[in-house]
Formats: sequence, C-alpha cells, structure tokens
Amino acid sequence: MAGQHTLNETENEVVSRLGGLHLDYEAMAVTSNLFRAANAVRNHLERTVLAKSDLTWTAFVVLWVVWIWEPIETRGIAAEGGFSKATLSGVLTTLEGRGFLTRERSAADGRLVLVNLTPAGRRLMKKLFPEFNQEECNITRHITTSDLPQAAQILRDLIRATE
Amino acid sequence: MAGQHTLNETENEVVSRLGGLHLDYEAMAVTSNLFRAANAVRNHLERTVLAKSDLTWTAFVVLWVVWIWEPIETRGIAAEGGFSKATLSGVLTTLEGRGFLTRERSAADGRLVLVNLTPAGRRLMKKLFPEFNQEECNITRHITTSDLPQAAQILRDLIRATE
DNA sequence: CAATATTCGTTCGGGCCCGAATTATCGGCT
DNA sequence: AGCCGATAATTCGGGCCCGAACGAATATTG
Repeated sequence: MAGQHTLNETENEVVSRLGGLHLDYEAMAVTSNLFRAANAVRNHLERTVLAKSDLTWTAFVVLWVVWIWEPIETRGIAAEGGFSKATLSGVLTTLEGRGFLTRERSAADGRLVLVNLTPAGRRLMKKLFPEFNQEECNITRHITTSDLPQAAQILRDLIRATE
Repeated sequence: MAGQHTLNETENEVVSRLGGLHLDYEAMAVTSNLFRAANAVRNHLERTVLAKSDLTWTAFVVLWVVWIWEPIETRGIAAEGGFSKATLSGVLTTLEGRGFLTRERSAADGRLVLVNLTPAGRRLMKKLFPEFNQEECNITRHITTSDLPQAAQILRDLIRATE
C-alpha cells in the first residue's frame, strides 16, 4: 500500500483521518510491505524468467510441485502450492492441454487423480528451474546474507499465525 | 511451496532430481515463504474481517488508498496499491456500482479521472479499518516485537530489488 | 500552428482465484 | 447386501489480474 508515498506520509494521513484512534503502525507496515514484496517479486519473475515459456506464476508452481513429488494427488498439489482445488483444476486443464502433464485416475482409490509430468514437462523444468533460482538469487542478494535465514523464519511465523 | 512437507524433505527431493546442480536453497526458502505468507495473511484477513462486508482484498486496498488520499487520480491508486490500471478499472466499476466511491473527470486535465469516497464509503472504512488493523496486530503479534521493524525492512529490500 | 509523440483511462481476451454446489467413490454400520 | 456420512475432484458463477490494443486529450516539435 505504501507505494510512491513514504510510510511516514501515509501514516500522517491516516492519523489525520482517524483523529487519534489507536492503531498499530508497525503491524500495518509489515502486512503492507508483505504484499507489495510478494507482488513485486512475482511480477518480476514472471517477466524475466516465465514469460519466455508463456507460463504464469501459478502454472510454474504447479509444474514445480509435480516435478518434485510425482506421482502426486490433486489435493497434494493444492496443499503444497497454497491455492484451492478449484483453482488447481483449471490450471491442470491448461497444462494438460499444453502437454506438460497427465491426469490419471488412481486404481487403488477411484476418487483420487494422480498427476505426472510428461517428458516435455520434465525437459521444461530442467531448463527453467535453474534460471528461476538464479533470479531468486539476484533478488535476495540485496538482503544481508546473515539476515536471510531470519527473513525466512519471520515469514514462516506469519504463515503459522494464520493457522 | 513448502506446504505439508518440510523444507528439508523438499530440498532433498530437489537435490535428487537435479543431481548436484548448484542451487541457492536459502533464496528458494525466502521466495517460497514470501508467497505462502502473503497468501495466508490475505486469505485470513478476507475471511475474518472483509467477508462480512463482502469485500475482496483488492477492493479493500482500493477503498483504503482512496480514503487516505482523496481526491486521487486512477494512476495514483494503481501505483499505491501495486496493481495494473487494467485491474483497477474493473474494481472501480464494482465499487462505484455499490455506491462506495465516485469517478469524476478532471477539469484541469481531461485525461485524468479523480476518485472520491461517498459518505457510505467513508462510513464503511471508519468502521472496517480499525477491525482490520486489530487483526493485523493479532497476526504480527507472533513475531518478536524487536524483530518487527526488521521484518518490514527486509520486505522493503525485496521490493527495491525488483525495481 | 499543424503534425507528431506521449500520457491517461478503458476495453478486450485469456487466465487465475475462490466458495458453493455437484458427481463419484469409499468406508463403516446394520 | 444396502444405506449413509465422509472425502475427492470438478463445475459453476462472479470477481480479480495482466498485457496489448484503443481512443481521447495533452504536450512537443518543426
């Protein structure tokens, strides 16, 4: 939310609108920056690495999860990727149509659907993931190395706080 | 991406798939957790605070930005909120239809559109924002207080890294 | 002052996103 | 065996999301 204006400018405006109501500005700063950071990183990676393969962020995450855990059930992909099964169904259809993965009903339990990468899907990930990680590197390089593990830990704390 | 499996399990799987290729797992952990955290916090706030007013996250951000800066141009809202003008156009139409804000062409520059809250929009934010901030508080409470400013700073570093 | 370039908001097309309803299957219980 | 509650995945409806293309208005340049 704190975009072209500084956080102080925003805070001053908020104070003037709410007339001294008690608010936690540090909490505001954390959630606000959390979203701006996530969106900024996502858009950056989509443009620099994913665009050339015409993949969205979510499609890439799905491919990555399947690549690591195949064969994996639909519910597992959704849990691992952090989106709903409804969302996943559509993305799977897209990726299946492009020939990157396959759906197959489980013989052991007729309710389950098992997902696997095709050879083309594996080739794509083998090429794409190192590039993706290199760019992740470039982005996080701006954080002091000693702070990196703490950054990951703080983010994990936030995840746990919503459970 | 690191969902029900631990990061170590995931890392082991990645190593076995890539056969010793050099990867930066700390960078992976940061971006992965960044997204899981952002989505978790967003979904949590949408369910606990925003759902009762039938507002999406983005709609709330738009109302918040307009509330603080009105009158504000369309391009300003998009920059401040961190989404594209194309996205904003649709959200503005939704919120205008619900009577929370108004669009008005600028007299000084015929290309600009100025956005203002309606009284109903201001009433909504005056009620909703303190509840929203309280929940932000509950979430960030799990971070050691002394780490809060550093958390915000690390996130700002990530934002800057993509510019 | 007219031709040109830039800036702004919107629209369009395709894809993601979720909750709720739906269909199919499984497991337990009688 | 037959029912019944639980569980899986999909579909559906409405909304968000972006880049590209568009048209209107302004700014710039010769």
